[in-house]
Amino acid sequence: MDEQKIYQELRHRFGFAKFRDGQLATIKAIMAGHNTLAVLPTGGGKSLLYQLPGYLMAGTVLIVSPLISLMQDQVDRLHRRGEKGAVMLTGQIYGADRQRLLQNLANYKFIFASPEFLTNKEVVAALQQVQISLLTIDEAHCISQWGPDFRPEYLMLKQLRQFLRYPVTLMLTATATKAVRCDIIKKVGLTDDQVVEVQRSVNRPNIFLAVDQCQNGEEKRAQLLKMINQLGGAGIIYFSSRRLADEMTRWLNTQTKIEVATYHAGMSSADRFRIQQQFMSDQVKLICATSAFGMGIDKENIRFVIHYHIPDSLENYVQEIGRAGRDGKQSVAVILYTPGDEQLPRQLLTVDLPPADLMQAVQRGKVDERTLGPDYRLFSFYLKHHFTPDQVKRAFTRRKKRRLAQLQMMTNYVQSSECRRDFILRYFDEPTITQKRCCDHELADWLAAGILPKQIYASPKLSSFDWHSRLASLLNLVKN
DNA sequence: CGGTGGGACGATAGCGTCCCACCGGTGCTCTATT
Repeated sequence: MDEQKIYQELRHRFGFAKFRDGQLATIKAIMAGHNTLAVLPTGGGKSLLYQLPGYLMAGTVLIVSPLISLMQDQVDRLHRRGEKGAVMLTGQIYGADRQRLLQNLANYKFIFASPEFLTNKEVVAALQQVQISLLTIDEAHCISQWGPDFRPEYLMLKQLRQFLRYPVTLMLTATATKAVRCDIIKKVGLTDDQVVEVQRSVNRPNIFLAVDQCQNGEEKRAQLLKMINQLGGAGIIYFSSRRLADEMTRWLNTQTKIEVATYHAGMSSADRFRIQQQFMSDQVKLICATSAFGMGIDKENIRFVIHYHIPDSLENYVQEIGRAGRDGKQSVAVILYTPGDEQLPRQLLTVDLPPADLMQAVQRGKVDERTLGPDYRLFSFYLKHHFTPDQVKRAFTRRKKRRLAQLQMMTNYVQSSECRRDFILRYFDEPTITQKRCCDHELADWLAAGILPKQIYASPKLSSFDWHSRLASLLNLVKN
């Protein structure tokens, strides 16, 4: 494909003169007919990667997306740009409407759907009548992260590709280790030599990394309060429990003048939508959230992400802090850590297997699926897809081991005395770097570089370094 | 692991205390009934 033609499309259709890092390489690979795995840092204009080739190719782009809200957002954006050929297929469309839509799929340029919806036979039959020029898997790390024990339909994408006669496939994510990249490729039914990988560093130089050791919950609260008062600007605080997210929202609203709101999956989708809108428009400055908050949050000026609890892996951590500083300005990622904090995520990642006799009954089709709880339905899925109870048991033992190892890495990160950035880069198989304003272990470098004000440099309290206030000063300096 | 809610108990009517079991996070679709 002529590079001229790609640039022409970029100018005319999208109004840009230049590509961002990694975009051109990805688009050229797709246009050359290669399956492509693009690991590009957050906020890098990922929708362009399937939209532009979509316009250059005859046929339809099918985009697999994990959340209805993400699909809605993408479709709205396309509509606003005047693209009428964008539609989403979800379980919210019933009966006659669904029939009409499925019969007219070929008229659409961009079709968005969840992996669950794409296991429906009627839907697949309708899609088989459409020329799919490009299959795009957005947030492709979900295959590896959610597929095995949360949303198993992610594991059926391999079969979907087969049903659609192996369309060129684009897998998009912001964060993936070598192991996760391999896992994604394998679960989509490809091999490494069938995929072109375009990868840019996960490093976000403008995000300062720190861990704050706290003795107990009380100290944590105090530090949190101090920190958000000093940092200012918009921020996210992550918790591992809904209850605590609610509680801290209430507490912070009494302790500060900052507008604080909660976000977690226990809230109605209307409330979640409203809170997200208010955050985007700066009516709410601070969100106390569980891991439900984040995907699709494209807010430029998030100044800090604080973790009140550690996440269960460095992958998730990097995803979550990556929401800060999209505008390129100096931002902060801090973990408040009390030894023993890793126990909560440890407990959360155990999945209870159903008793052997129940599994066998399910396998023989003697149990009504609806009577099984949501947890047991997962196993029912596996058994229906010709796994024996024994295989399921082994698979989940392996899975647990792997997740425990990931959590151990996360724990090592907070306890480590080496450069935080280097730690992350090494985890993602990237060469380590030296940079200024890096992490809490390298404050001396900031001082040497003369970035911090003299009175702080001369402070007699330097040994018991209160980096919070110094950081606040630094951020002011950077702003000016 | 750590916090919490419910139930039992004691001793005497309105409530405190203790113990133990249990729970904790992420989302889609379909279906039947009101």
